[in-house]
This record gives sequence, C-alpha cells and structure tokens, in this order.
Amino acid sequence: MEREGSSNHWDWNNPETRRRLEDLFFDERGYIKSKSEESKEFWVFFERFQRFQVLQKQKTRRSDVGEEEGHKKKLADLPKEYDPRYRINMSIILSREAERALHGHQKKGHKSRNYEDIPIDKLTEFKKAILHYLDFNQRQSFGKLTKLRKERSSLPIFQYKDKIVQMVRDHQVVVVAGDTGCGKSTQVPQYLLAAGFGHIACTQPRRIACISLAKRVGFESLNQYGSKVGYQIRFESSRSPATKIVFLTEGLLLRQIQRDSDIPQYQVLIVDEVHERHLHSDFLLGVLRRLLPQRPDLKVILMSATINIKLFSEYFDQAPVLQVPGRLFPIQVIYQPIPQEEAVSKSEKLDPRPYLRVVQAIDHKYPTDERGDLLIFLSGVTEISTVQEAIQVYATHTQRWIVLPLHSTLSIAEQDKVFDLTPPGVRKCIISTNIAETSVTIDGVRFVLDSGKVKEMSFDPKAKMQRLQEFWISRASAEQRKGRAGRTGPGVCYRLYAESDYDAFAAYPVPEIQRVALDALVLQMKSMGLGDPRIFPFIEQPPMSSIETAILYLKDQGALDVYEELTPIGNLLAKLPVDVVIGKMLILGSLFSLVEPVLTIAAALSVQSPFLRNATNNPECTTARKPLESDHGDPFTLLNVFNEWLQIKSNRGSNSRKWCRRRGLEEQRLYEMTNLRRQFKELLKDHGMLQESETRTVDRYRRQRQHKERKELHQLKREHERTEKRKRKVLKLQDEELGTSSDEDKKSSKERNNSVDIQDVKFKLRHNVDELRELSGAGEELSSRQLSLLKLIVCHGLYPQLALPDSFNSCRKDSDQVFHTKSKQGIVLHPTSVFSSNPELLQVDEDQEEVNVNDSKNRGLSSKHQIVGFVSLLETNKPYLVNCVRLPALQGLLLLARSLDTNTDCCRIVCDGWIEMNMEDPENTLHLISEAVKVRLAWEKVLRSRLEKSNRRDFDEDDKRRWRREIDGLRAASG
DNA sequence: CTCTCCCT
Repeated sequence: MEREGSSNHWDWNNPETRRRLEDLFFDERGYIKSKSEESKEFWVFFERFQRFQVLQKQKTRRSDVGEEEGHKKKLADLPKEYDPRYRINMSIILSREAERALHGHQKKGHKSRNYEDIPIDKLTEFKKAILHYLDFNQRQSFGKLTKLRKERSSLPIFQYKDKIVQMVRDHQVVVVAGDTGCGKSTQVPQYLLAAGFGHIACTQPRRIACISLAKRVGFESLNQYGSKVGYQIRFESSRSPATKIVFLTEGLLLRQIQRDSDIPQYQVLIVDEVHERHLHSDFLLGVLRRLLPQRPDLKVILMSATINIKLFSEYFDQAPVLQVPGRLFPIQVIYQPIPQEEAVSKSEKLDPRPYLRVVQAIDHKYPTDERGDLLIFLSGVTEISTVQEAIQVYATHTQRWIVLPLHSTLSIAEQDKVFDLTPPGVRKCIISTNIAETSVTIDGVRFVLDSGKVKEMSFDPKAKMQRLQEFWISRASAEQRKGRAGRTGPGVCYRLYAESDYDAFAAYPVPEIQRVALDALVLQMKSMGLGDPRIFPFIEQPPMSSIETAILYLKDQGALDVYEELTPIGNLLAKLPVDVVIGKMLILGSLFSLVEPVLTIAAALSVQSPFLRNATNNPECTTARKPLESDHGDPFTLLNVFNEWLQIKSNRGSNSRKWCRRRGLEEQRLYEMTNLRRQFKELLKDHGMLQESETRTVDRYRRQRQHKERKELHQLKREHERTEKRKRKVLKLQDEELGTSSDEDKKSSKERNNSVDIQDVKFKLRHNVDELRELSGAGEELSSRQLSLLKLIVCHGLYPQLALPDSFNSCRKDSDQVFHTKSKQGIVLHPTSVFSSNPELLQVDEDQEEVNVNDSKNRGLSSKHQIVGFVSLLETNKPYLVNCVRLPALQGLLLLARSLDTNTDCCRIVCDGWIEMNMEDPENTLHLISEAVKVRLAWEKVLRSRLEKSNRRDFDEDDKRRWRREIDGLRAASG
C-alpha cells in the first residue's frame, strides 16, 4: 500500500531522488561514473526517454509491436549492420548495492542506506533506462565507426595502405609524396600502428597541426585507443605512457634529440611537410641522416607535397618514393595581369582597383545564391588595409560581401572571425597574408585572388640586420594559393600577373636555412656534437658566409673558444630555448638578486608583442597604455605590462580580459610569457645557475583556500570541455550609415564576459598566481639602483647592439631622429618605441645637466649622454631600431665595451674603436676606468666560478658568501 | 609613423 502511494507521487525530476539513484546505480565500477560528465548526459537522455515512452505508450497501446522495438526504431538512425551482440552485458554494469536493491536482498545492516521507499517498479524502470542509454550510445559509436571507416577508405591514400607498410618494412627511409587531401598525415601513422609498429612520432612544423591531427586521429579510432594517440608541443602535452602515436613539433623533437641523440623512445619517425623547407625540418633531416646508421631499427618516413621529391629521396641514399594523388576539385585559372598604369602608381601605394574589379566580376558572373567565399593573397598588412578599404566601400554599397582582414598581428579573436558564417546571399572576402597559404585553412573558399607577391625576411650579416622585402612568389606557392580554392568544390583562381610571369617565377621558395641568421643553429649543432658546421651535409647548403658569420658571432660572444669548441657559457646558451642575446641576459641575470625581472624581460622579448597594432589608432587605448610606458625603454614597458597584469590576475574579482582589451593587449601573449619565464627559471636551476627555491610555508587557511579554488577551477575546465563545441557565429554586414560595429563589439564583449574564460582557468591551474606575483616582485617598484643594474644586465645581453644618437638630433623632429651603429649609419627608431614619441629622453638636455651633477664622481662628465641598446635591427622601408633601452653612455660603455683606448692625458676614451668620449677630468677618468675594470673582473670571476660549478650542486657557504660580497661590490660600483 | 611566418 505504502509503495503504491509513493509510486503515485513519484517524481523523477526531484534532485534528491536523482541523487539517490545515482548513489545506487552509478559507482566507480559502473559504466557511468557517479558525478561524471556522462551522468549528466545520462539524465538528458533519460528525460528524452521518458517523454518518448509516454508518447509510445499512447501510440502502441493496442499494437502488437513491442515497446522495446519501437524505441529502437525511433531513438537513432542506426546502420543496418548493427548487431545486438554488441550490447554490453548488463550484469556488469550495476553496482552491488543496485543489484541488492533490485533483488530485495538488502541486509538489515544496510538500513541506513534506506532504499526501501524506492518502489521496485521504479528501480526496474531506471535499470531499463540505463540499458537503453548504453545501448543507444553503443549504436551511435558503431554508426560513427562505420561512417568513419567508409570515409577513411575513400581517401586516395587508402589504396596504398599495404604498399606503404611493406615499403617501411623493407626500407629504413621512405618518402611519401601526396598533395592536399590525400590523407597522408592522418592515415600513415594509423596504418603503421595497425601493422604492428609502435612508438610512432610524427612531426609537424606548426603547433596547431599537432593538436588538430591528434584530435582527428584519436577521433577516427573513436578513441578506442584511448590515450594511444596524443600530441606534445612546448608547454602542452596529452601524452601518457600508453601513447603509441604522438604528434609533436619539429623544434621539440630537435630538443629531445639534443638531450639524447639516440632518441630510443621512438621506433618510427614521420617527418611531415618536409617540402616547406623550414630551418627546423632541414636541420632535422640532417640530424636524422647522421642518426640512421646508429639506429638501424629506426624507421623514417618523409612526407611531402609532390614537390622536389627527388631531392629528398637522393639525400637519403635513393630512398623509395611513393606518390599518392591528391583530392582537390578542379580549379580554373584566370590570368589578369595588372595594367601598366595601375601597376606602378605614383604614391607607391598599392592600387586597389584590379582587386575591386575581380570582386565585381564575381558578383556579375555568379548568382548570389551560389556558395563560395573569396580569399585574396597580399604581401603585407599595409597592402591589406589599402585593398580592404576599397572593397569595403563597395561591400557596404552592395551588401553582398563581408570583408575580413587576416594576418598574424591581428588579435586572435579577429583572426577567428574568418571561420564564422555569413548570412544567406553574402560572401566572405578574406584579405590575407601568406598565413592562409599553409597555417590557416578556411573551408568554403571558392575564389582565390593572388597578387603573386610575398614578403620574406632575409639577413644582412654585415650589419647584423634583418630585412623584410617584397618578392614575387614561387610557382610552388602560386599552386599552393590556387589550391585553397578547391577544397570544398570546384573553384576559380584569379592571378594578377601574366602566365609568362608565372613561368618566370622560381620553382620553389628559398629554403629558410639559406635566408636567416644561423647563430642559434650553429650553437645547437655544436651542442649536439655534430662537428664542423661548414662541412655538415645539409640537404641544401646554407651560404658559407652565413655559417662563418654565425661562428664569428658566437666566438665574439664567448660561446665558442678559439678552437670553435663550446665554452661553458656556450654550453648553457645552447640549452636555453632563446636567441643568444636573450640567453646572455638570463645567464648574467641569474648572478644577481634581480633574476625575476630579467626572467620577465627575457620572456617578453621572446614572444610576439602583446601590444595590438590596431589599438594604436584608438585614443582610449593609447591613453590607457600611457601609465605602463617606461622612460627607460621598451623592455621595461613590457616588464610593467606583465607586472601590472599579474596584479590584476591575483586580484580576485577583477577581470584581466577586460583590462587587456582596454589597453589593446593580447592576453594570450602574457600567458605565454608566464610559461616561458617558468621554463627559463627551471632550466637555470637545472644548470646550477639558480638555487632551488626554498619551499615556502603556507598557512593552513591559505592552503585550504587554494585547494578549494583549484577544485573549482578543475570543475570549470571539465565543464568547458564538455560543452566545448565551437559554435560558429553568423557575421553581420556592416551598416551603411554608421558602423554598428561598436555596438556589436559591446554586445559580444558582454557575452564573452558571461562565459567562462577558459584561458584564465587553465592559467590559474598551471600557475599559482599569488606566489608568482610575490616572487616576481610585481607589486614593488624597483629602486633606481636596481633599475640601473637591470639595464646593465639587459644591455650586456644586447652588446654589441648599441646605437649612438646623431649629434644633430635636437634639431630634428620626433620621427626623424637618426642613430648610428658601428656597421650601419642612419637608422631610425621604430615607431612603436617609447623613444620614438619621447625623443627628448635620449637627448642631452642642457637644463638637466645641473640636476645631474650631484654625484662628485661624475662631475663634468658625459653622464647625461645616452646610448641606445636595441634588440634587433629591422629594415622595411627604412632601417629601424626595435626594442630599445637607454643607458648612460659613460657608465655603460666603461662596463660593456670590449676595448677601451685612451690617449696619454686621458681626456679621450675610444670604445670598441668607434665611440669616442671626451673627458673633462682626466684624473677622475683614470679612477673610473680602474673602478670599471675591477667590477668587470669581479663580474667575470663570479660568472666563471658559477659556470664551472654548474655540474656540482653543492655550493659551499664560503662560495656563497664570497659571491654575495663581490656582487654587492659590483652593484654599488655600477649603480 | 609601423612588421611575412613559424618554433624550442
């Protein structure tokens, strides 16, 4: 009776009821884990199932069709091949408690559990629902699996499956050449795994490719391998001991080889996209060629587009080649060379008219209800803006296009817009750099418009200057660009050059190794014991002058000795994943109690600038940025940005995303910096340059709070992962009258604020913000003494990258300030530099002189003169100094210059044979020089002894005391 | 008055 009664008032939706059922049926042994994401999914299913059953009862009350049959037909579209044999054996899915409850075997002692008021028919019903749920899921998986099998077997490469396996069995090196869409990157690793190979690594030039390939391959196997497919990139890994296939970046594999040249952890190495000819992949091929005889059991598969295959095959002793056809739709090519008068416009600005004409032609020729977006390839950001402006006018007028720029200096949010959808009858017009050639793949592109131009970085070894210049693309690039039109259907490629131009293009782009500075490469080669880099058998030799320049530079920097062997410093530099310049800062920085800001600056100079270019036009942003600017130079501005951001981060309740947006900062770059500085710190510790930090004592209250917060963060992360499915937004047309964009921005930013900031969650799981803030001293202002030491450390890293202001600068306007280096005259400040907008900081201000002469030692000397340290020299339209620091000339040069020459009466000092200082007080000059020499000797001694001891961890107390004394002396003298 | 693109 009682049971009947409670059954009538039964409510499946009662949370308490649900909790109790979960307790009873879901446990650790069960297929549905209690409180798991799956249990949530189950309840969603359950509600549908209940509704369905009610419906079904009404319909089939008098029908002969069994209830169960009915469900099966309605619940899912299942393939005919499904066989109920695949069903899970029910007996194992229920917890013991549940079985007892169902069979009424509850023992007296278990009364506390109190299931008796749950009616037995409800228990049975619930059990049935679980059964259906599991069955439903299995059928779904089964359906997915058959669909995937079909897809996989329709890939062009599928025909060659056995052939590939056989070739790999028979040869140590195999080349697989296949064009876009043949499926080589996803299938080859799986074929090899299925054939019994294990420990498979597949390298990719880009991080995102590693993640998406691991995801795709994991998905194709329906995660039946579980964690058997994974990826590993810097700072991120989904690898586990069970991983059989790992996708990793070329750079990461090279670091692994540097640690253990035999890489015993791998049996098969697949090097993908070798045709792209990146510095890393060319080097990796060289390293592997050396390794093969030592590892006869190692299998290497090179994967390439069908480009220049002979080169790769020959490099590996005529390795066999398998060519696989690609799968692209046909693409019509239309050559439309730019008329003479538009090709060379007077303003030297790109003429957008030929581009606009193509857009209009598309509107004219193709009905708006036909699918297809347009992708325009241009060489650079300014070109994109010019063309964008012109097309936007037309787009606003016709309401048929949404114009989107795409390049790497755009905020990540803006880059992601190219994946959004358009309203019906509207096409996307994506105007892009070569980022869309390989790195960003946009489906749905039907039209490609190719300018035929690309900007490429080259290197001038004489001035140690980077040069960014525009060139014609290669035929290979032209084909790659064209191919972007045929991914989802037949396409059209408009080329704004003549077919004869195309024929005159180079066949391939110049490999990176032949264009860039090889400092880091040579250093790494030395550290890997690869011998003389001049005679290393690269697949294609870099210019000998590049190698010589690199060796000379490394010698000059003390990384190589006269025999071109690694010095202790060089050895350490080779292990730091940064430019030599940054590595030197880190090494010197670790000798002082100023490591923390040095770590931050080194990290900041190793990532893309967090300052978004777009925001420079926004006056609100520039005002909000003002307080972050440092008088001392750009690296210090970056330091301020990081420290301020960290303050915001550790302040619960404040929104760092909003803080960044207001200042036009890309927060992602700050996250990257946090990861980098931690890696630097750990490497310096590993090599004995820093002492292990004492474990901090945290009071119990705080520990509890941290524990609770972490739990919540994990919960948020899981929640996010469950609901992750990226929803593509529908883009809006720009309003004809006034840009509704600002309104739109506000709205979308609000929406974004409401959702979980997953980057913030991940960041807080990875780093202890409070600890980070306290350790990095983010809240504290540096004393002027610390600041001046910090500058010296930074400039010691930069040395000899120093520039002198031209003596007539005070007569020039802000943007025309001229500087000189030893090897290059007439350089200007990059407009992003603080000094560019505040050039007076670098000028000798006669009024200020009075104020400065309060230090007796410096009386009458050029302490007011400033020299400029810079991180890099970049020539675009003009040669620019990038990332500048100012340094008091006298102090800086005395402490940094390689050579100091004086005349007999000491009224002149010539530094490094090019900077001359006129001294007013010869007696004091001598004193200063001897002080400087003392400091430099101490500096060197400390460094050497630290490096020599770096293999031993046990510094004795005497050492420490001595170092501290010397460093203090040094600090006093240089402050 | 401004910078192609990756990566340890």
